[in-house]
Amino acid sequence: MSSARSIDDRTAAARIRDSAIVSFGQAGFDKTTVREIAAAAGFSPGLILHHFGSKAGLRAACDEHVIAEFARSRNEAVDSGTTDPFAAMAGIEREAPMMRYLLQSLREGSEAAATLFDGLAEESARLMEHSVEEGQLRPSDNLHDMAVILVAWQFGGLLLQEHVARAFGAEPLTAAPTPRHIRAVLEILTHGVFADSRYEDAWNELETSGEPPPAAIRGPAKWRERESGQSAARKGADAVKER
Amino acid sequence: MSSARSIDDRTAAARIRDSAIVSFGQAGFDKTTVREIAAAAGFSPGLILHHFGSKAGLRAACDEHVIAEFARSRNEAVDSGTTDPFAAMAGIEREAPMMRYLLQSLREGSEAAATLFDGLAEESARLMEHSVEEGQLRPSDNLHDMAVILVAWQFGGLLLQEHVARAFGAEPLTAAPTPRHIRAVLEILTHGVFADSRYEDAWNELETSGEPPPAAIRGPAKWRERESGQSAARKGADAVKER
DNA sequence: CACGGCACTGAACGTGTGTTTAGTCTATTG
DNA sequence: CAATAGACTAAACACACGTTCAGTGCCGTG
Repeated sequence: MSSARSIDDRTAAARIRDSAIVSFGQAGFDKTTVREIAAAAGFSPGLILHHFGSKAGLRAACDEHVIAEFARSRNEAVDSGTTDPFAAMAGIEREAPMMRYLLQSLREGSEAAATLFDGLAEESARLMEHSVEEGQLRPSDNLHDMAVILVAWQFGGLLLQEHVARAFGAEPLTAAPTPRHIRAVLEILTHGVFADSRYEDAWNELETSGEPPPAAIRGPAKWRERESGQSAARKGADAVKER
Repeated sequence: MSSARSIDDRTAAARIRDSAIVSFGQAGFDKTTVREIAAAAGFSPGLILHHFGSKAGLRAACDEHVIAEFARSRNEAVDSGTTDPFAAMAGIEREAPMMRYLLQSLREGSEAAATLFDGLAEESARLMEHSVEEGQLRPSDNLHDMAVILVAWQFGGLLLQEHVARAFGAEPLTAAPTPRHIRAVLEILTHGVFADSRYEDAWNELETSGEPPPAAIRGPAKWRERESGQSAARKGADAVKER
């Protein structure tokens, strides 16, 4: 209720909320107990319920705060002339609990995560349009869709950070991508992975041929048009005649 | 569904295990109760403990079974001449609980997930090498690293499927990617997103200049070399001193 | 000063959960 | 046929968790 922004913000409620963001971000909502949060904040468990009504209420407060903070940070970056919201996000990314909190939310499928995802996708799309005009990105008809995919991939990669880091021989705790990681991403985003546009062409042909593609390609296609160009080719071709 | 050791496999323990795979895959390990699994399998909760010792033991059994089943499926595909393991995986993907189970494991960070991830990355790398020889994929020095990234992106996209589907206006329950999804992925993997190779070049220069890059690029770079070509430019270029 | 509201605490309550235990039923074996 | 082992169940146990409750001290207000 009494959630003033700056000076008033160090109230017990605020400290509880901040502790909760840290704990939720580390262990997730379910595995974090009210008692843990209370202890970390230096209060009794009862006070949490007194201020937030329930554990779910506390989460709602955390969601609201984190989302607002993110929006503020991004707006601030835009206003200050830095037209790159990712830089702003990156600024917090380092060790800030908010990033962990949002990643956990994304992992657990909370409402805040959906809000964040949609907002970021939208923003990425706008940013990409701008970058196209400046000649830094390839023009495309599907810029918005590509932004969605790229945001999903990016967050997905962060969610699986542990495994990626292991594959690249980095310590699991490190948040920073390794040079090998960066190089691989750069290469994919610069040149793609396919040798030519045969798969894209095949797909276009499929689409323009009037045949509704989802039935033929459905789930499996998701796997096939991926790095296994081989099967993508075979599938795209076979799908026309067979079935 | 039916298995190699078909007759012996329909024991109560096996049915419990299968029910557990379904339940764990839908709701996750923590939110699934032993009683639910028992009820779904048609037995009493006590029997689960009798056979598997504990809920964790049941999970271990599920992990082992799913991983073995995946390996079997992949080997079978290889032996039968289909050199594409993703096709095999795709075959199960549709509605099979195993895929959900593994995705949940990946989400929760179980050991089985790590095994699966590493195995798939390895296999993807081999497959990509083969595809390069056949002229379907671009040659590259970083094929293995790229495979890791692509596998991570793919799984990450599946983990965030809900949000991606929402962005593409599909029902959340559908596992199949929409045509818009496929098209966007194809475009990225065919052409990349950057207009030219300036970012890649900048990065290469950075690396060959002897300067250890991690300090300069660290966490934030993860965001910057991504779709926001703009900031990637600014970052990579400023370091080398560009406009 | 008396008083009422407020932040806050400590202990208890109720519930859901994994697990244990005692026991029944079935079937295989000597 | 008797006995033993294992599959299986019903009930209870133990514990952790979110939540409730009855207070206690503190501060501003009449």
